Amino acid sequence: MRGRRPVAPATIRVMTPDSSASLREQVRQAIDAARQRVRAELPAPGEPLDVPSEVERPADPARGDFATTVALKLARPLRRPPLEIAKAIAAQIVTTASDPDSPIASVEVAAPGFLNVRLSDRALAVAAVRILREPQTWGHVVAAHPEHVNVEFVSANPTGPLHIGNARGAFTGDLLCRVLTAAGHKVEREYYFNDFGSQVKNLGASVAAIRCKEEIPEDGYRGDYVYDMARELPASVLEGAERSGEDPAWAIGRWASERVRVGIEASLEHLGCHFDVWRSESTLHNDGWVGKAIEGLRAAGDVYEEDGAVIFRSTRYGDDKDRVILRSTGDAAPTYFAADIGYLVEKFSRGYERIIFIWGEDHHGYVARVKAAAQSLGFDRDHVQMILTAWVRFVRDGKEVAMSKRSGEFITLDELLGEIGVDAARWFFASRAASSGIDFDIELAKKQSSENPVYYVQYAHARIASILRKAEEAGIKPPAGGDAELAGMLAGILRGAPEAELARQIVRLPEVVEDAAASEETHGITTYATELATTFHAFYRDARVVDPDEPERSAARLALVAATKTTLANALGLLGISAPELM
RNA sequence: GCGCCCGUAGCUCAGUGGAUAGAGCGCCAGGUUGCGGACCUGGAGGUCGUGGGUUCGAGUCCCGCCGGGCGCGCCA
Repeated sequence: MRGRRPVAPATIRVMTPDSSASLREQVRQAIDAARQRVRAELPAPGEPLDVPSEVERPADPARGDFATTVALKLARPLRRPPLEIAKAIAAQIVTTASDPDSPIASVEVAAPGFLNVRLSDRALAVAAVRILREPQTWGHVVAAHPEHVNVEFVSANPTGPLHIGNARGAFTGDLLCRVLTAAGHKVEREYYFNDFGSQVKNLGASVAAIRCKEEIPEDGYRGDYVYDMARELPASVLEGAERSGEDPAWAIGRWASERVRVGIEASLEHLGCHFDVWRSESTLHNDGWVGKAIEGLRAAGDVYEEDGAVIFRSTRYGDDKDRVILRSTGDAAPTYFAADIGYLVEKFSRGYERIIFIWGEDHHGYVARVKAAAQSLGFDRDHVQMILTAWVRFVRDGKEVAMSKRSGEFITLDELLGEIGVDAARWFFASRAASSGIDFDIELAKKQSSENPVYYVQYAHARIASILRKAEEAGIKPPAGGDAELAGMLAGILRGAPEAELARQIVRLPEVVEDAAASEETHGITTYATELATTFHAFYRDARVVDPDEPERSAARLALVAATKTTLANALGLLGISAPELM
């Protein structure tokens, strides 16, 4: 389609203010439009021009609000000096000089071919007004391609309470869901648990043994919670188990594991991790999904038998060995992997466009086979995605904390959060890439808690809340009037350096959300929140908000500070962290 | 042995092929008769594990090596 002639209207209204797009996106579109217009004068000799107009924040803010390297990247295909290309594009960018509605105040060309763009005060003011008018949705963006996404995480077996090893998966999954939602996707959070395997029976046998004052089996469970359950086991469960004729360990195990599951759900809710769907392995078998999946693989011609086992030819789709799905033992029981394939079919039947798993990195060997199954079944393997979280070494006083559910030697998630607090823990995990292995020193986390950056950010929020209270006492009210009037007042104070810097910082939130969703990482949000808090604290030092001698300027600054408060609160909200009015 | 992840400031970690590699903590030196000092300003501290390569440009991409983690079950 390279022959298509670009339609170049005499004037392009680049700022038909699309409030759902970040300012960065508006600038990107303006640069795209300018590129369209220079195409005629700079024909491409041959190579395709699939160079996207990437717009970023320059490392040095003195260079401007945004920068692009498109001219550098176009130099090769156009066979022109990058500086020449940059000048041509710059000449075509619509600025406020030619169109007052443009968000761009000026464009500068810098060697060897950078384009530096400066926003107009009016664009900043308009964005600030939007924050004040629609605080709840500030930071939310509209996805270019909205998707219905399923995210499955934690999925620890209900044989014991969550321990600190489950923390990373819980927070990583929850944070991803929050970010994807803010980025315009429809997200469902799911927990998968095994109510089927022999461990459930082992749990039941352990409870029964304690109840009957017998020795706990070798492969049983012996944490405090097991003793609690033995004490609280209702007689009706025991009697029902005996009546049914099956091994009472099963019935007791089902009772115990459901009880544990309820406790897990409560712990997760306490962490701010809510799940929409709880799916058990037995429903996959009972509702025929596992059988359906195996049929599907068979229909694709990807199944064979060997030594009495039924095997999926996953090597056909890039796995390094084929995988057994039905065991060679007499009952031909499906493997755990077979259940997972059934689960995949069941999930796709619910209409998701993307299925995400949050796994510990020890499961990375599993990625290839699940994707292979998806492909064999006719799904797009790229619609199945695994996010692997690296190992967390929990350390206390320099010594690694070992954990084992069976021995009962572990620190529960509830205990950890009791020590350091949900907000501090959330910040800790949110500020690190999922793929990086981290040390979590519990004593250090407690000791440093008052100097943790999360409190720095929360403090900025509380400080603003205090200013707003003070302003009310002093009788200073936010500016009245319509949007245009308010924008005009705000644009007026942006001539001041502290105000301009603060305004430039708050309008970044939608970009930060876009980046977090695209990279599926949240540390950009913690970094941003810290920077915004720093900028605010500097503003606080330099610009007095509540000043009865300057009522108009006070009112305008009040509006700016209120927008900052919303931005801080929403950034923290994306991380599931509270934004206190008082500390 | 094969595969995946990681190696950046004293510590914990960012860095989507671009401009002088950053932040927090810790350390050193300063700052408030005013809206919350849980704050602010400045400073010291780096052969980006290592050796090649690709590129106008490499912490970032490719290959080798060193070091650390994890995985390589008809377990779950």
